[in-house]
Amino acid sequence: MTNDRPRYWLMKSEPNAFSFDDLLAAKGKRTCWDGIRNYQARNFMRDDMRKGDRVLYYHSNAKPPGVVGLAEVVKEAYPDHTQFDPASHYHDPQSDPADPRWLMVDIKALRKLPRLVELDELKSRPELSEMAVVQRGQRLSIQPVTPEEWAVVLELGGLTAKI
DNA sequence: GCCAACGTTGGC
DNA sequence: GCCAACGTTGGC
Repeated sequence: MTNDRPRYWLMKSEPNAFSFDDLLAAKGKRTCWDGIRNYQARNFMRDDMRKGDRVLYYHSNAKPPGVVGLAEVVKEAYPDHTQFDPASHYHDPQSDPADPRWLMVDIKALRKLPRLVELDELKSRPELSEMAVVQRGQRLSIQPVTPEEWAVVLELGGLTAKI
């Protein structure tokens, strides 16, 4: 059977909130990806993200913004606990505990790229012109990536071996 | 810090 | 169901 769901992703994080180095320093080099409050991003996690999928870890609101490392999905979508925590910035009083509105996945760091692939560099590559992250006004924090795009970004990042 | 682009909300 | 107002994202 064909199965054309995406297997590669780009996930944005602001490095002053949670950087790739923070992920590397985390216990087991893994973390839960809480705080996603966008339906399209949630649906990607719920419907398409599977264990073993690979992730480009992108630093947004950074100087410069760009892809800094690689990660993998280690736990598939499950309820994001922060939506029920009144003290959390991500609290959502409208979410029903019996039917949680917001989900998260767990990801684990694979490795840092030998060199940062800056947004400007992504934009300069014709092969990457369809990537969501280079589109003007694209704010989606979880985006599918094609195998071809994945390979190009890794090469730009200084990795020769296939990951 | 600015602001364009976008998603969400809520009045009607 | 339209759409103006609002809040957020994220590059610059």
